[in-house]
Amino acid sequence: MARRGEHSREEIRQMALDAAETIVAREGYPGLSTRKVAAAIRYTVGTLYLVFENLDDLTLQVNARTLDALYEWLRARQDKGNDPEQAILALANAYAAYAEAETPRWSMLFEYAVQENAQPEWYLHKLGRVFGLVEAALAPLSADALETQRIARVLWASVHGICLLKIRQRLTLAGNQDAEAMTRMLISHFLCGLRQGQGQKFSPPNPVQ
Amino acid sequence: MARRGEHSREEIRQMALDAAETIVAREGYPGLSTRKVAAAIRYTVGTLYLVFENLDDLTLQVNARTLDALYEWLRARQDKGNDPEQAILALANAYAAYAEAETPRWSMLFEYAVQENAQPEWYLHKLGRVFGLVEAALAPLSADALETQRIARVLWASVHGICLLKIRQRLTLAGNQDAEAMTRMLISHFLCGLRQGQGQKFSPPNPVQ
DNA sequence: GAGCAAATTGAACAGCGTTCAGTTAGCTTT
DNA sequence: AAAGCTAACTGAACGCTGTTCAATTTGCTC
Repeated sequence: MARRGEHSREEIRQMALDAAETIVAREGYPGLSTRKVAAAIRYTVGTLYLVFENLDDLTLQVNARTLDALYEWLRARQDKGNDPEQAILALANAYAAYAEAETPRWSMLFEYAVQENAQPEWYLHKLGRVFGLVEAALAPLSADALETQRIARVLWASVHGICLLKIRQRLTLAGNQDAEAMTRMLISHFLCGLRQGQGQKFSPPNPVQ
Repeated sequence: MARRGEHSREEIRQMALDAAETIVAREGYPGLSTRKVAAAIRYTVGTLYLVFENLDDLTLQVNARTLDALYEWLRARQDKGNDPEQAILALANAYAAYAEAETPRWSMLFEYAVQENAQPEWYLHKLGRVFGLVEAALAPLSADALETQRIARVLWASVHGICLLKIRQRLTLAGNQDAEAMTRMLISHFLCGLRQGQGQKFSPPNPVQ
């Protein structure tokens, strides 16, 4: 038993988050449990509930850390050149590389949180910060900030979809078709349409059927 | 207790799958449990294990049903016209509509199965059948069948990413930005690049950095 | 040294997946 | 009809889970 007052609440919090990250890295999100975290930091479950609301809360905090790490990872790999396509491609490849390097943490961002409870404001802010990088890279291609945001979301959702496919296939089939080539195809094709269709606005929508 | 011989193994199997679908529709994948399924069909857990290997197996069977339902759903909404872009757009919208209409079932396709165990052959076949619809719609745009397959995967991964974003936002923020417009943007932009870049091949890859 | 309050514990509860010895029910054989 | 057999079915048990909270321990103050 840890001696009383040996660690501050904040210290316990950080220790628990560290331990949770280790467990997730080793066993994935399903392997995360309060008892394991408690044992890892040499406290008991009861103590965890003084520091976190519940396991969902702890999970959210781990995800928040992941978002911070992802943000820094992407920032460190930004292409500062003048070509927007290169910049976006670099960002997409960095994103895919993070998913590859930190698969369990990255997966947990999406495996959790599908509940009906809205994420708190501060969490959405961290998310927005990541999206902001994409918007910044896309900004040179569009004057309208709102349009840039929409485009960024479409493009990033697509990049994310490709990453998902990549990770899934790495787990199931060994036939690892090149995700980087897929991303490159997506972005070059997508930007082609973007450059051509400056006049063609997508808001308000132009119904198809 | 159900009387012995009242239902054949296959009948029990179907009853269990029906019950599981109902539970998932009501409570989502996390709400699915062997005990609930057993109670719903008025048998006990032990019987379930005579019919299914374990809960993972049952889950896979439910997903297989969902894939079949999705395939039929998409087929029923195919655009038989001559314009490939229209056909793909119709398919994408149908996919998004299914995700919307059957969110828990659809989500379960991806929430499960991230394990390291490969999906069985027959399951991958059902998956391939769905992908085949996309490839068929794209076929007029490319002579090379392999290239068509690659393009279909990129495009569909992207459509899926947008669907994910849509469903997530429906669950978190009420600010439901139009997913249909996003899909339309993706497809029209993507196909622009496809039409232009016939000469530009993506295999073998042309490294970027 | 007594008393207090905060920190920490761990047993308890309900639920989970999974197993398997034991019971039951229908059919066959005598 | 009775006995025996076998497949169907049960449900208690095991070890795990998240969560709660009365009870205990600890360091500090008076």
